[in-house]
Amino acid sequence: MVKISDVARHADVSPSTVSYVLSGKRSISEQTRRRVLDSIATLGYHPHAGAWALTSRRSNVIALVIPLRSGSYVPVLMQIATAIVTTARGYGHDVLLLTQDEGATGLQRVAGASLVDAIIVMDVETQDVRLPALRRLRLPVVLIGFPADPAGLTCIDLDFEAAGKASAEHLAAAGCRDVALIGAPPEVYRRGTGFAQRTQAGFERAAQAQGLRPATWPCDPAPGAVRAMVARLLRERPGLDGIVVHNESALGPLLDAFRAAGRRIGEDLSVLAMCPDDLAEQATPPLSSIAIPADEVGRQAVGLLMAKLDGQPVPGATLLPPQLTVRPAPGPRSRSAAAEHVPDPGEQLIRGERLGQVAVGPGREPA
Amino acid sequence: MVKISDVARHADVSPSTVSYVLSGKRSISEQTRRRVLDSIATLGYHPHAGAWALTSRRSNVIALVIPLRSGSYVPVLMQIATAIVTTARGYGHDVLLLTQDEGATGLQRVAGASLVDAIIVMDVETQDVRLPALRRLRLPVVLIGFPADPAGLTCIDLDFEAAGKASAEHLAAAGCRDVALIGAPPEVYRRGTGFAQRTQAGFERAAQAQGLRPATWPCDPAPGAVRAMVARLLRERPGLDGIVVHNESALGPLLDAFRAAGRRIGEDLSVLAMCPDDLAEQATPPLSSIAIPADEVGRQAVGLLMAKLDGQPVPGATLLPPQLTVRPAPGPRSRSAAAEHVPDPGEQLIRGERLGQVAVGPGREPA
DNA sequence: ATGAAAGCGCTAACAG
DNA sequence: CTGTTAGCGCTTTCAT
Repeated sequence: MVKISDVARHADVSPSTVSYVLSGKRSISEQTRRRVLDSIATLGYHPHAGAWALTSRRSNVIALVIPLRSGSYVPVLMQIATAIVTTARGYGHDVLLLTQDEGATGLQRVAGASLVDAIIVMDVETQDVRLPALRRLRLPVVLIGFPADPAGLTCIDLDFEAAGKASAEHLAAAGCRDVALIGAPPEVYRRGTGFAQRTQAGFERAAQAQGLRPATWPCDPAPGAVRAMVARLLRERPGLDGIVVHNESALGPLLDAFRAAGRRIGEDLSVLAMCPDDLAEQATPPLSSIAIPADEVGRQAVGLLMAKLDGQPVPGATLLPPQLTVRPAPGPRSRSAAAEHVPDPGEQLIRGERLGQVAVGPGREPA
Repeated sequence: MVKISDVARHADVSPSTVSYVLSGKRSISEQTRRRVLDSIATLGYHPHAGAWALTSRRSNVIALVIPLRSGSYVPVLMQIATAIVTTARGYGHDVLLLTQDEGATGLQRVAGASLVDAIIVMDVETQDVRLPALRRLRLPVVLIGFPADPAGLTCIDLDFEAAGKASAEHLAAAGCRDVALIGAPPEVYRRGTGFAQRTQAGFERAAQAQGLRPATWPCDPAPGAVRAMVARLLRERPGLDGIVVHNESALGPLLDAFRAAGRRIGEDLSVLAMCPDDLAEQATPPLSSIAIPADEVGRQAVGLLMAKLDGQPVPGATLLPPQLTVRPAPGPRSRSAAAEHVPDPGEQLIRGERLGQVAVGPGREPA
């Protein structure tokens, strides 16, 4: 293993000079700078992470806690995680992966050992058992998702309530009267994962304000269960003319089931999906959708964390505005109908563009 | 931050005694042992990871490199990653997450900095650019997937060739004559991700040996593309009576497309899926399948790594045997047909049980 | 069975 | 502008 003293000897300077060349914390003659940098390159020197952490009291590692059995769609989780790793690397940090089942103890462990400088927790639940521990930790923490009481914590997520509201208004503008939100599996609602309930609240409130008749139906994604649910739904609400699907895994089976029940998607039944854009684009027919801005969530979570590490103040809550993309069905009838529709200013509809964001903290620039 | 000298003072012993209590590297009187352990608990002491790594020359962290745009189905990747983290924790190690785009440089970096003790690389490609760097590293490395030339490397994966073979033999036993392997998107074959080609080789060889007429069709999972592909496939092979689907995302759309083309799944057309069990179970109708043993891959990858860290010899190649689960369609015709089928001994069919594994190294037990 | 002390690789005062 | 030196928290000889 090549160490700083090796570099120093090779460049014929003292170890501290090498250190200062690397940190830039004092001025070095261009001459020696070059010599040192050359030696570093030829020897392939990397500062020992442990030694560095010991002296500088910073590990340059952040922890990322990922959920195990989550209500969230796995590809979105993965996309957020990837964005977090990529962004963190841009700030010179690595990412340590922890699973939810390590619980509060695991957080204490990595924090107590100074293994990590800060923590991001994905998929916090309304009454998360880790909340007290998270509040007690003296490390910067950012939560993706909102607990029931976010006081004293820094949280970020899509504004699901606004997304629910935008969904209802979209269906209303499309002329629907009798609408349903088809959501996550029942256990997700039971477990109290906040995003499901917040979507529901936003959707039902806005639907009622628009004079619509809303309902929320949890949905198990197994095709059999989907068919059964659709049958019951149509029995109870034969006049159903619009749905919002907030359940990626169930999307395909749902469309099939409604079609099997004689509903023509985009004609008898307006469908708005809350899902990644590629899923909505590839659906048959392509569906209007509200995307989960996974990359943005990851990027901003890291940005908030870095700001906190720098001691900068950050907002307690960051809600990313929903982004609704209208995808008119290709058929002649619906296409013209969509083209004729003039968006109401209060409607929060956008086509491809992004709405400005809410409450973003200062945030250091990535390296 | 509470350190070892704090514990020592609190327990009225020397720091070295505390260290020895923790490491168990010399005998301690039961008396002081208790006192020290008590002090540790009441003070909430955790050894400083950096300091520990500095002295012991071990970070107790392993790196996990995950693919970004991979041919693999994301939930399976996630399941492997989760199994790796859980297993590594059992051995007292944490997991540092790296993305594929860090490339060889990233590996050099974490290895050179002694940030990690060992590395697992997921989804290696046939001609992976990182292979030379991986060979040069003096850290233990385990690859999930097989490059074209695995010499000098430790690799583990499902035995895709055996899986292809078992698939062909399953279709033959079901009475098929004209069969196709419907695989990953074309770019995966082009990029040379080994598992796709190995499945193809095993499938086509075995099919021919069984007197079947095989073909392999890459498949883009977008429903439109799937329908187009199925149309072409049926035009070219109107007598098609059996398929193997090795493309999780395309599975639903494929079944729909074949049904739309008038084929009755499990009657006119035998379908075998290579996918997680839950997907095959929830399909309509439930499909016989070969599962990717994601948990087992993760567990054994870590086992191999830990054995190498201990200096134990490990096999260069570990191929996990495919596990075929037969799921008779619920209809009376197919159910009885399946029940009548007596498995041929050479057929590699199993129902629920697991085949013994191949070439597994010694492997230390988890803590 | 326990302590004292050296040293792991690095940074940051202190000294020029 | 550069070198010397004292720790950072821990493990591990060497003593006893």
